[in-house]
Amino acid sequence: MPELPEVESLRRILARSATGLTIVSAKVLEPRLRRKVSHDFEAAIAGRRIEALARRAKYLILQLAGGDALLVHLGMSGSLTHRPGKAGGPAFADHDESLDPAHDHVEFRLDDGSRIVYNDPRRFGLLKLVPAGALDSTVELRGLGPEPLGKAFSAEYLALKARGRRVAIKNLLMDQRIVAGIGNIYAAEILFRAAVRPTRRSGRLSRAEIGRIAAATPSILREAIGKRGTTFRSYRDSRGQPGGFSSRLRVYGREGEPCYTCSTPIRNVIVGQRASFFCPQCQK
DNA sequence: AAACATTCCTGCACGC
DNA sequence: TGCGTGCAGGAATGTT
Repeated sequence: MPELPEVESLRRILARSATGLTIVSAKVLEPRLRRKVSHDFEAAIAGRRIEALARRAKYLILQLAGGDALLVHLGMSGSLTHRPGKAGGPAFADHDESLDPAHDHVEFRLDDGSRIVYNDPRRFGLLKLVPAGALDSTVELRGLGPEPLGKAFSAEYLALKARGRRVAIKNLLMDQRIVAGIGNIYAAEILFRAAVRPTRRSGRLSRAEIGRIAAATPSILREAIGKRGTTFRSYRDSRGQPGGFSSRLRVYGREGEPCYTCSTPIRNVIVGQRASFFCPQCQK
């Protein structure tokens, strides 16, 4: 569940369920993620209280007592689930249907008997403890563009970044240095709403087209957050619930199916090695 | 069984 | 020639 709306949904859920709880202990079952989880991770995490939940781009940030932050990225296939403790039974009684022991890589036991589990079949994700004050300068977050839901992301900004660029607009939107948090699904949906083909060269777009893209971006993302993100296949949020935005997708994954607006079959072309869905009638 | 929601790295082409 | 930048391509990996 990796793009911005999914991470933001996760942040909101965890903010309600986990803020104020203390991580009694952490257990790393499989350290080989995108980068190896450091060997002192367990000791460094133990005893920390979760003060707040934040997000930057597709990164979830657990603000810990003392100012350090736990940076979490879900990669392609990661999930973070908060599982209640079993009343009356051992906290780790494993009859939970949602349990996936083969890919549960890190477990955090909390002081109310619940636990937060990081699961990631493809192990492209990341868990990293960042010292207080070093968050903005850490390699993962340094160099990220503005948040698409913030004031800094505007038509003027996008026009500035698109000027003279030959890259396809879809690749520009997915470039985390330009704007943070947009991936393949939402780039496709944003461009459909903006009526611009994903293959268009960024520098060739009119001011009106740039304006529509800049307007569609927060609009699509907010709508997806409201639906708790998009669920593909077996993906679930931190309470095990599927996201509700899948049924709202206008083009993503709909190759050959009729456009909801004009009935023209949706097409799929490869742009920058990624599937790119669009309506050839509605998007120019 | 080909496709895949992620990031990161390499190497080529081009311009100054 | 040398350097920086833009861009394409591929790798990492397991599931469906």
